[in-house]
Amino acid sequence: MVGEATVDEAREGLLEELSTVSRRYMASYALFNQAVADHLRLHPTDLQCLNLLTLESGPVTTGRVAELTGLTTGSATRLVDRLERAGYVVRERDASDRRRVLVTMVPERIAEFGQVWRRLGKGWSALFDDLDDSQLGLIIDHMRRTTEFSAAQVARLRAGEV
Amino acid sequence: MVGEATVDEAREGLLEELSTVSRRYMASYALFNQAVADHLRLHPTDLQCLNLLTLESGPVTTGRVAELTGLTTGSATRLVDRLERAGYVVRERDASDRRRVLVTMVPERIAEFGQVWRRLGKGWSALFDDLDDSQLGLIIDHMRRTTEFSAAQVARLRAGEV
DNA sequence: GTACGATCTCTGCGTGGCGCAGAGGAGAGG
DNA sequence: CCTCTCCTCTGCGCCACGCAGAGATCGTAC
Repeated sequence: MVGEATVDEAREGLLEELSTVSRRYMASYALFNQAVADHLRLHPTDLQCLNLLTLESGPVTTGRVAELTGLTTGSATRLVDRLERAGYVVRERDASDRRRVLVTMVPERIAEFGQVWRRLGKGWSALFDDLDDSQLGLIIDHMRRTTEFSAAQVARLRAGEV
Repeated sequence: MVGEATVDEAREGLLEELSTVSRRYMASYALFNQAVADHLRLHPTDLQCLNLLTLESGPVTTGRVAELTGLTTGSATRLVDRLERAGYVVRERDASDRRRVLVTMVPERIAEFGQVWRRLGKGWSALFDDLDDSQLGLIIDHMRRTTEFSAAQVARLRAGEV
């Protein structure tokens, strides 16, 4: 019993530590994103959006941009305005449904900050040098599950359940 | 040689996957933070700040708030204004150096959204049930190192080094 | 074909967070 | 006492955002 208790306590301690570290981790990303955005003379939201667009397969609608970023459709329109003015994306009406507007990334322009990303990511992969593949897989899996969990919690919050 | 090549490719694939998953992970946090902020009728920045304050040991100065959030000192002043008006923190001049203003959290008020956090975190710890302590430690360690790396990159970016 | 409701995007407006630059007040050294 | 520096606050302008309604297009029923 004593043994189990101490094991649980150790476990609690680890989870507590993880909670703390997670928050610092997130905070550091916010600062990082801000710094990169400043460097590229972009609004943080705009950079975040470009980031998300690179994760999508093919063009997306303005409405989808709103979903991805959590903005209203009106604000998404303005966001696409800025990105288009800056030359990162182009608008084109969907031929099959002319109400919709497809946002397509401009490869050359995206490649530009791909360069910045790569330079910044130089030391990043070194962080994993002493990890084997299974450990890498563990981290990937954890992030994936956390992302799903987070999305579910967001849905609950928006539904006003919590 | 062929063997090594495929191993490297597998490794590349894992890192590529991690890169993708990381970005989704970060994006989901941004949405989560936004959703929680909406729920608490707070600005995302304000919530983020409170989050960071709970990670600090004891009161912090307004200047420190600026550092933590990445805002200018002027905006940090306004941020503390909002938090104070909402009752989450109190200001008091530092007795030993009367130029400085110490920002102290109001425990009762913080406890309130501690409740929300706990309810949302209910299923969170379940994400780790099938992980043993060493695996947990691995994730903690990874986050810690990434946080440090990120801070270094931010410093480089701000210094204009890229 | 027409009418009607639903869906998608855009636009005018007001609010408010943010950076910037300078003011005000407090400490440190000559 | 003077100056130099440091910390915080304030006035100002900019612009991202939400909101609500307009405009355009699609689907469906008649």
